Amino acid sequence: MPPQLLWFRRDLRLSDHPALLAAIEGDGPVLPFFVIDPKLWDPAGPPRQAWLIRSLTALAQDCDGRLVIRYGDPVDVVPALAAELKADTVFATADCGPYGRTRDAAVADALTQIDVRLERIGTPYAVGPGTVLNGSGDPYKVFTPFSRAWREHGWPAPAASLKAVETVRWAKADSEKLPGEPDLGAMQLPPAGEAAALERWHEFLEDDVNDYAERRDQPGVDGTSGLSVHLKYGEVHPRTLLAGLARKRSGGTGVETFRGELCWREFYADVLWHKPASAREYLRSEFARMRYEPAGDRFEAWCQGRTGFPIVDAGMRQLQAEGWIHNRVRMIVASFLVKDLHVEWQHGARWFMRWLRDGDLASNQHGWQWVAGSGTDAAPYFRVFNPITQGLKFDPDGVYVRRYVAELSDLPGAAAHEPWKHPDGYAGGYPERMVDHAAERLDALARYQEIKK
DNA sequence: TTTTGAGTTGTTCGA
DNA sequence: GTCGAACAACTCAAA
Repeated sequence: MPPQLLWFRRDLRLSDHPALLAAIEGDGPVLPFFVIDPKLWDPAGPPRQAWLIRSLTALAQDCDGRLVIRYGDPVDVVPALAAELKADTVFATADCGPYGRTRDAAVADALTQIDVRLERIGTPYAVGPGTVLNGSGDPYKVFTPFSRAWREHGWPAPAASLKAVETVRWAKADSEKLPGEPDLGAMQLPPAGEAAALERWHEFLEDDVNDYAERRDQPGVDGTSGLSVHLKYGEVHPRTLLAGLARKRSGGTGVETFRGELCWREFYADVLWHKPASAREYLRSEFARMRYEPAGDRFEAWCQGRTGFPIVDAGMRQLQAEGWIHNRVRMIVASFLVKDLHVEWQHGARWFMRWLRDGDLASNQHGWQWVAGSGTDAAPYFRVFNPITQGLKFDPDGVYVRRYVAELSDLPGAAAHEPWKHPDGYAGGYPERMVDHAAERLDALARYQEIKK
């Protein structure tokens, strides 16, 4: 009996997995496989490469060691594997990103040549991108109306428990070895894989969601869910999370706030679905006409956390230390690059994608476009983050800054945000501010004026 | 078709 | 220190 092929991509779990359930329904055993595709592997930085290896290692164990690894262009590799095993169907969760859609169309074509079907079942989202439309049948371009329609549309219950699929008969085939882990230096990553994702989720749902609304915006506090990276690799599906939230009786505003964050993830995936080019180009095309500065030495100083603005430098150093930045600080550092240094958002977005372990194309690119003012719900032109007041407001005791900027570790309390006001502010060798924020803010506003119609 | 209300996350200035 | 107003004009969603 030939096996049913199950092609894992960004759905590295066994529970709540409709494509897996569909594969089980066939008569044969299930052969799980993953293709290391150089087009995705090469541009990923060390954190994402390491995470993928660890997550695949965990998945392989959950598949009784039968996960098959192959290398190369899926257009060649997948048909070759299907032919090798005489399979007639390849099951997969649909990929909604620009590259994935194009790749899957090409793979489906190649499979058709040898009489094999590619069955795309389910998506990485509670509501598939392209599903929520406004009264005119067009996609939403503003978050709030989208979120109302998204909630009204609703989503299915989780597909099946892990327990229900423990009886899967896994097929066997030759596998190549996983790549070696890249050098992470001192970087520590949280545990990867489905079991770790579910453990983190249950802990968050039990304890942390109650204070989520108040604590999520303070970078010095451990108040976020930490689930973004698990969602990125599909170690847990948002359906599972939404069902858990719905069962929570006394979650207060935290439940609602967290549901809103999941909705943002779906909204940006929807925007990217309708406008794949927005992964690279300005969603509002007039922004391409704005005056920008080349990404030279100043961009390099931003990347390495040497701008002289404490919370900006703390964020950029956290990125390389942990492969992650707190969401509030992502906005602050992004605003600084675009509006104080006048560098195009794409440069920052690329650096983020290289170093973020949770780097998700839709959320990352559209978060950047939002800050730049060129995206959906564009920030009003006058909304320029002040890195100093943001630091004082959201990290009032300077805990976050001192944690990541060693040169400021001896400054007490809020003084860490304003070393220029402290007699020993530069005793640790911290760099001077590279720009005058007030002047750059006015410059940014002037540049916006120039592209107005 | 026209109209109306609303739009994640801010900052600064002056009273 | 605290507070409210001003900061423009535009696009979008829905009635």
